[in-house]
Amino acid sequence: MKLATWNVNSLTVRLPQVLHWLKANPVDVLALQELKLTDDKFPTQAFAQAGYVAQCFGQKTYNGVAIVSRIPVTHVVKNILQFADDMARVISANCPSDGCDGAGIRVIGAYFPNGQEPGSDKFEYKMAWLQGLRDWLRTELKTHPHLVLMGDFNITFDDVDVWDPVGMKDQICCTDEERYHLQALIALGLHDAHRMFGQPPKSYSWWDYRNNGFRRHRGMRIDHILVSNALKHQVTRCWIDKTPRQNERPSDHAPVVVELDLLQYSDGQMVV
DNA sequence: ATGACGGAAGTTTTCCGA
Repeated sequence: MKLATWNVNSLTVRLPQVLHWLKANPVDVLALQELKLTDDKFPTQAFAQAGYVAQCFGQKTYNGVAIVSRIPVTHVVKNILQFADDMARVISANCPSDGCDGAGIRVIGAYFPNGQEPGSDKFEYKMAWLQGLRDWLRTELKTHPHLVLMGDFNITFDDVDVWDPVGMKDQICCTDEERYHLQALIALGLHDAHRMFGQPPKSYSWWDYRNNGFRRHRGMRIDHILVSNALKHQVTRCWIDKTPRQNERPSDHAPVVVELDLLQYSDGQMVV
């Protein structure tokens, strides 16, 4: 089973690229962020022709997330329970790995707040949102031990994830406060799939449009796929696909992909 | 250089992203 996450920075603009990418990379589940469209504008038909169904949690102009899958998902939840938020940032669903009934995995696709600048109102919102996410995830992990949290986290784990850690020190996505919250998510029993494997140097998932950031390898790794304890030993591969960043009119983010071997046993239980 | 590049709203300029 393959799952991927991609911040597309406007699905309206990027739809042809997403469909092209899915054809070359027929993943089972794709979490999309920054759709920048309302549910009624979601291109359901185009995805259906590509063999995918979608659950959309859209919003006008900003944010907006979706889960696109080959097999329909169930038990869809939008945003963080018990955290009041007027922005469309999170969508969760049960994703079967095949057509069988029963066990699958819980997938959460998320677009974390940017935060703009430490000390700003938006940064305070980001901190409150991260706390709300963690409180909710603690119980979600008990209900759904086989869980994947993926999306645009807008947080780097450490300086390896940053092209210029000196210049970016204490800047947004790189502050100790944000990284503390990210580690607190890890402490709930999640694992960064990317770091389970040897990765190329300068493995980034986002590059600034300005100053030829991509061509000069000036980026950050802020898009992540975290897997729960019960799925840890099923992760067989994880990679960042930089090829769409070389398209004309690309998103500033690249897709991140994870491969799970779900025909294995985990903690004595069949995962499927 | 409170900038650049790109998207959205919507009309000429501003907000936002990271």
